[in-house]
Amino acid sequence: VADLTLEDIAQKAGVSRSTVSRVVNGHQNVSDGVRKRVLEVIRSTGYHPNPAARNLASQRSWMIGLVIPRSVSVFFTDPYFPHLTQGVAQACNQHDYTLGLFLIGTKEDEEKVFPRISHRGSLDGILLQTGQIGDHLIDRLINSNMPVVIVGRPFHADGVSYIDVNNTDAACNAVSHLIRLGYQRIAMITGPHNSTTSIDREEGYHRALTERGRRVDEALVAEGDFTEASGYYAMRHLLAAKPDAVFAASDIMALGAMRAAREAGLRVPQDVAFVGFDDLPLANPPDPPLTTIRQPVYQFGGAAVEILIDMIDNGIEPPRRVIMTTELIVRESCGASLRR
Amino acid sequence: VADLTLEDIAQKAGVSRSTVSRVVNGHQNVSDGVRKRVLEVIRSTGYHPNPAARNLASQRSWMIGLVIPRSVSVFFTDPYFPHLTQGVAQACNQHDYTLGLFLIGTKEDEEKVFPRISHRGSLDGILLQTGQIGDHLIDRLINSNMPVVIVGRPFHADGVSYIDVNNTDAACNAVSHLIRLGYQRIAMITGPHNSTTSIDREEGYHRALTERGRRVDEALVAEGDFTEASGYYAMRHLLAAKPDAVFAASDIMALGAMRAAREAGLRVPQDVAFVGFDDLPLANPPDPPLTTIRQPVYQFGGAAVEILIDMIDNGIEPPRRVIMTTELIVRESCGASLRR
DNA sequence: GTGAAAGCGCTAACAG
DNA sequence: CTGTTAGCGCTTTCAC
Repeated sequence: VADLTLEDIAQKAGVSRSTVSRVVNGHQNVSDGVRKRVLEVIRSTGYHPNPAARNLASQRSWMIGLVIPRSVSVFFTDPYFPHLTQGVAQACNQHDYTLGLFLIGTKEDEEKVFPRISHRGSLDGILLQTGQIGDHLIDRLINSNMPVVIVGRPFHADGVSYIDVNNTDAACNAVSHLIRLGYQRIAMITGPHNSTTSIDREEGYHRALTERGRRVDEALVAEGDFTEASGYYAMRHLLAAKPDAVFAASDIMALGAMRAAREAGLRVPQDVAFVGFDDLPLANPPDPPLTTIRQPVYQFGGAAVEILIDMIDNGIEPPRRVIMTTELIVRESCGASLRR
Repeated sequence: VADLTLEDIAQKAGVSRSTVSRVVNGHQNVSDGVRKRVLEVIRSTGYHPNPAARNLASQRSWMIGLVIPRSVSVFFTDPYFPHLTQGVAQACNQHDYTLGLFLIGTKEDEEKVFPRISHRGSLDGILLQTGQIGDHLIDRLINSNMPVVIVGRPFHADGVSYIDVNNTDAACNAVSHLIRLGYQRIAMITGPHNSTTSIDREEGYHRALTERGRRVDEALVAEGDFTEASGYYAMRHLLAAKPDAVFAASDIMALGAMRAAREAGLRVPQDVAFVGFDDLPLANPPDPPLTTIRQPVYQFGGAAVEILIDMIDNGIEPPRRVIMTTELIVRESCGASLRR
């Protein structure tokens, strides 16, 4: 089945290449009769334009890159990435873009991948999941004057478009909820301190406490890295400070922390309450169900793709910021039903 | 920063386009002096060849498509997909291929995506995750004479290359283990009956039982769909038949089943033992740790990519089959430590 | 409305 | 070893 070309279709339809091209691309200026005839030939022959040729001539690749750096182990277990990926994939489909996936685990990966993504001609635009201090991949990409949308607030936000939730408000909300329930020693398990996400959530924790005239006790703050194991160890560490409630910067860490609490003979939520962050469906649902902040990760994907396509179509111009909304989901782990 | 072309480099280096092309593509037949000079110009200018042009001229896209159909909900929660994806991504990186990700949730998605993947020129080859009866996407793809490698045994295996484990042997192994431990009423939670994976594992279950002269009791077999919830409900159903051990066709289903068992007041493994399948790291590790069959999902990715590249380079010819090895991992949930 | 013609930037024979 | 010469299949002015 030798592949057909525009030329072949043109011949069969008795028109010129240009006309077929117009029909294929849905341009105006084609009479209904001709359009119909051409369309029929295309349908009956099963013709599809050659993407490489189209890309070369139009200087567009119709491909969006999703770049996920530094995530080897987390990508495996955190439901965040599959959700984001799925959201992006779905949106790409809808807009007739192809999704290129670039997982960058090591510096070498980055060097290998960079030329392939930094260049217009292979990609029309880039979605970059990040939010790490000193993540100079962002700068490199911005300098390459590719349209780029960051998922998560970048540390240097000047001139870049990004999409995020208001992590500070959301975290503040979560902690305020615990305060309202009457907890006195509210601990926090943060993410890595070089992640903007974690920084913002920690700020929310501080704000909630100070707004109510409370003091932040550093003994009640422990750092994790968004893995279950890190939540577990952070909690073991926190146990000495005897928290009666814990706000974890992610659900997964909250689960690890709950495991540590139980191991220490504490009941959840009677002896220690938990609130997490994310509210993504987990492979095995926790018991008790987790009170948490819901963020629309799947929707991030769609929204990010739309911003990006807009930048691709209309030039980069002023950076866009989209802040999506979060929601406190009250379940058992915070003890709300017991305390009210 | 107007992008440079081969021509520009040729001029600056005082050679012809072809020579630069040869250098870029690492061909022989270039004198060391010239090569060095050209390389230097390329380095100093930061030149990168235009992929679209290269693709058009060479009739290669240097892109591999990973196609995952019918997986909307499972993709979210089952660690299988992130692992596979990561393995494929890593391998693509290594071999200088770009990875295109195509998630197909609905029939409409399929129609939209198909033209983009079935055509040489957008993709050099396809990796298709599947194994469903009547999955006619396989046939369509095979007919499009694209190089295709299936991940998982396809139902009609004639003429297609695929990579899989021996699910039958592995399942037989798992169940034999339970038999050796002395369990009398060994149940199975299967996957959907239209999945080859599940069919094979069920066959292994049957074989293990009949090999030991046991009869298969249909009351001890329940169907799930690889989700936690389905494991839970399957187990609730099985409880009536009072199994003393359960082999689940996936870890996630085993976890759901364990949840149901506990809810019914049964202890694991004292009252009912469990063996799963997969052994992929989970966001929140189960308690007790799961005895399971380990399959090298991450490695599937690498192996599949290598077969595919071989097919791309050397033509499709005879279909390849790669069967990777599995391993029984004995932990607590099967009660081995109690019974021995 | 439609066609002719000039590329898009690169690869790959083919000469020399 | 190197340069010349055709394309790859499509888009897009520019005439008519």
